[in-house]
Amino acid sequence: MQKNLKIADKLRTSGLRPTKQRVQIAEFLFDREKTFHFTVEDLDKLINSKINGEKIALATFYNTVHAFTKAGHLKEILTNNNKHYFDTNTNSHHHFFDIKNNELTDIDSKEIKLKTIPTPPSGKKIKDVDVVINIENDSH
Amino acid sequence: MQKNLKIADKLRTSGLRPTKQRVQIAEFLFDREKTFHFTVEDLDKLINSKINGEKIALATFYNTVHAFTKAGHLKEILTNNNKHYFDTNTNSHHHFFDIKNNELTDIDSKEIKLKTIPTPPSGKKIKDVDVVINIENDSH
DNA sequence: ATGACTGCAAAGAATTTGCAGCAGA
DNA sequence: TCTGCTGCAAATTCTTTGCAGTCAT
Repeated sequence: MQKNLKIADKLRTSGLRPTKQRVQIAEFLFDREKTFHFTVEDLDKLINSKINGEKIALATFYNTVHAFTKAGHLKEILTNNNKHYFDTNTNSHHHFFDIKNNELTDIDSKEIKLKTIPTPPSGKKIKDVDVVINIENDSH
Repeated sequence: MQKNLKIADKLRTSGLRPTKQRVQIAEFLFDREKTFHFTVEDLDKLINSKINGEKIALATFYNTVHAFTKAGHLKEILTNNNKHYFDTNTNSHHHFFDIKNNELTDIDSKEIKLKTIPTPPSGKKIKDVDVVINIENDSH
């Protein structure tokens, strides 16, 4: 199976053992066109609902998602929603966050540019910049 | 007491009854020069440690902080830290976030300007824009 | 064989909820 | 008086942890 081999290699290259669960999760996450925003809870529901055999444990999703994030395959998104959202698009880009539905939408990095970037406190350097545009329904 | 009256008025104007607890919390939060970043837990510790009489219940801090936020006296800050941070500076401004220490620093709104602001999905309007510049120690 | 990984359950942390009693207006 | 607010404790939600057993290498 070519696909699995490719994913297995991707994992191995990042120092992650391609276990059954990780391959399954990686396939689900990375084998898609559009970027995908999710919480660990989402993943759990989405993946386990299509598995007939043995379900993957919730803790494994947490482990795996964190391992993928550390390896640079996922990016964590900030919201003021007190939940960990992840994004399969690790390129620099930003988000709309719909406050009502807790829904994230990508904004292409080309669409937002900072006119000036402030200098960080001394001894610190900028790691990255997150822009979140909170949106709500256009009505009172 | 002039100060309390002023605070009481501020609360009343926002449709909040100036109860003993709310006035006490509002005084602590708003009667200061610099902006102040905090979690509810911080508030609880800071305020209750200087009260000799009856302590304010934790749930009351949550209620009050949310009420203040809804009334526009506080602003919630984004982090990926699974905690709700609040800010007494409700003007448009942004933050450095020190990943290592979970430390927030204000950035004056003058220092950051977006060159372009993308149009939100139809039916939605922009509520506000949060920029977080993640910083880390400058070592190489 | 040997570490690393998984599953499970339990613990932990942060926040919310329900409701009786209290207190501003 | 009449609601809205507070305090308390219990409940919820999300995430992490500990450990025995399993699996990739």
